[in-house]
Amino acid sequence: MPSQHDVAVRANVSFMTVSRVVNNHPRVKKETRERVLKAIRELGYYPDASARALNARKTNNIGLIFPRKEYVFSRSFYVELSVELEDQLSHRGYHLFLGMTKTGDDYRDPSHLVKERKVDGLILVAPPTGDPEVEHLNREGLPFVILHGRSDTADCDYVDTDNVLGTTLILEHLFALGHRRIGFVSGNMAEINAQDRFDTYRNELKARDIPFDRSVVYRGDWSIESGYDAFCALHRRKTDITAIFFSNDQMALGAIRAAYENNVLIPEDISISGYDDIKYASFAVPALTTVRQPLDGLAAATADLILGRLSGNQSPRKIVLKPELKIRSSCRRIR
Amino acid sequence: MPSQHDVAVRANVSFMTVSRVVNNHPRVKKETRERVLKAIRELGYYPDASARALNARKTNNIGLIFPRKEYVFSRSFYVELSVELEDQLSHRGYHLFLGMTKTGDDYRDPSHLVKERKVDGLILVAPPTGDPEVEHLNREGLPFVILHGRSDTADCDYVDTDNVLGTTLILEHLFALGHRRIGFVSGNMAEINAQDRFDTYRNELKARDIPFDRSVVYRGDWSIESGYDAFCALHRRKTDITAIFFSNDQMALGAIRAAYENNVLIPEDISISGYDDIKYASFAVPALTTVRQPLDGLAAATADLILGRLSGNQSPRKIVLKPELKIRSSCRRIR
DNA sequence: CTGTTAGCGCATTCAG
DNA sequence: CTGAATGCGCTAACAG
Repeated sequence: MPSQHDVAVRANVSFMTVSRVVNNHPRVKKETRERVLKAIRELGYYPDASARALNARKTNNIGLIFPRKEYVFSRSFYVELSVELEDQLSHRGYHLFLGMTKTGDDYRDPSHLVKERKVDGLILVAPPTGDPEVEHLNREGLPFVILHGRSDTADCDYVDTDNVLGTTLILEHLFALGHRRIGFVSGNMAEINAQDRFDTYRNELKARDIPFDRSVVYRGDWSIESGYDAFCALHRRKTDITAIFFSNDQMALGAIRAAYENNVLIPEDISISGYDDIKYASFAVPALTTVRQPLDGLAAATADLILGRLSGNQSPRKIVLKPELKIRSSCRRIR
Repeated sequence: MPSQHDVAVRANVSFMTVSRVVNNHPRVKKETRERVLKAIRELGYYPDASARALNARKTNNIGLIFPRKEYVFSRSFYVELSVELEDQLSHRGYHLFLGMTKTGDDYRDPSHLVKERKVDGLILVAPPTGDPEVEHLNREGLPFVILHGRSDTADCDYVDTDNVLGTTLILEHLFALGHRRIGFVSGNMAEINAQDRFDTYRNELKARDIPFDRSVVYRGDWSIESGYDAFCALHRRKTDITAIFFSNDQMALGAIRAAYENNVLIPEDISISGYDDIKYASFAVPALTTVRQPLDGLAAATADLILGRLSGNQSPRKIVLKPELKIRSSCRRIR
């Protein structure tokens, strides 16, 4: 691989001039520039990212960190989000580094990535509440942004959608359709998003003087399987619920399968709702009534925050976007 | 951020000794090592990846390249594969770099990543046939592996599953159930996997003296939408097909939706099959009969090949794994 | 407008 | 077993 030195020799200039040309420095005679450019082309020269990074103390890489290996499986919402993020960041000259923290003995601390300067900063996707890693990063002043979540202990940048509003939107829709007894299936309660949705559920019941009933609640973990299990469990319990709120689409999809196996019709016998509006939600049978989170907005805001952080912004910024209700056919008016 | 120099001062040794300790060099007196380790801990020292990379001319990063932005959306199979890959590579000390080549004027050439030494090598996921990029990489001798595909022009490493076998497995199953008139929905025909499946379809028909009928074939692009469109189109054409082979699960899922809207029952009125066995396939209603590709095996082989390449292997290796038929309920015996 | 000097943090080579 | 010198490829700061 040719270096600036090789180019310099070929173009009969010093390697410093080459460096200037490469970096579009204005003070280079046009004719010299052309000559250098020609040599660069002929040699197939490319600047060495490591050398640049070493010198500039900046890699132009951002780490995208998922909390568990299985996580990406469970929530295709995050796949769509990652693609959007890659798009945003690449337009601004950054590359995306993929990281998964594993659970158990295989646990990998993402802060290493920035301490070793593999990346300039981190995007933490939905970290568990009270994640020591978050506080660690915050304490050390390392640049990071939480995407889909926040920290109650550390004061840091985060981007999220309004879970209270989203959950309320769904529940109001259900109430408007005449439902009073509504089951609830949570996501992984280690995450604040799951907690928020649950809390909102309780509050909305209370606001309508509907007693909270633990037996119509099921703790899921966002996965299709847990949605399936949730439906089966709630069905076995023979409660009188007429609708179930699932904390994400995947679980609602699992429930559709479970309903089929249990010979219950959706929405004739029971209404169900999802959350996220993943791509597949509108193709399900029945199409899922759900809440859409603004992917583009989330990605753009996240890119903004992390890059702002890297360029020295100190004061934490919190961005909360509005979700939107998508009414389709998995919920119907109660008879 | 402290450097080896800072650690050296604190531990009263030269920075060279620090380097040795960091790299587990055996020839360091135990006592000295402890002292250095202590200083490292106290200072919170971490080796600088850029400096290391510059020196070693090796980044320990691998680029994972997807052909189009929309691609990951369309095939959740690749998400599952990516997670597996990250797992494999991280165990061997490598990090994964995410790259998407865009189409149109926003096209980004992935070879830049290795020329600029951001990564040591590339994993190309399902590149289009005759991709100039592949030949380019091959010509320049840059380390790369094709995952799910191959090159007819360039002689290079690739990992794939046996598309001929996979397609045959499905078709034999369909024939055994009595189907003779079988529709075909292709993936994106720019990709060799899509072509192989189509070719196999034609060959299997020919082997049974069933005439090939263009009107029961639809060109899809792997997406849910195209599966939906495919079903509608084939249905409108009023052919006498009793089964449809979809080149992946996503499209079959779209077809289930389309069938529902057109009041046709699966599998009572028509049998359909998928391909890939994505997570959701077994939860669909009806559960999809499909072909399972060995994710772990693909990921392990890919990791093997690219790392082998990096450590100097010259002769191209081609690995083709066997798929497995998953019989569920979307195909039934013809009356 | 162009070249020289120096140093980013680390590891290889060679001395002691 | 440890240290000193040297260079990886690049750029900022300072000459000329």
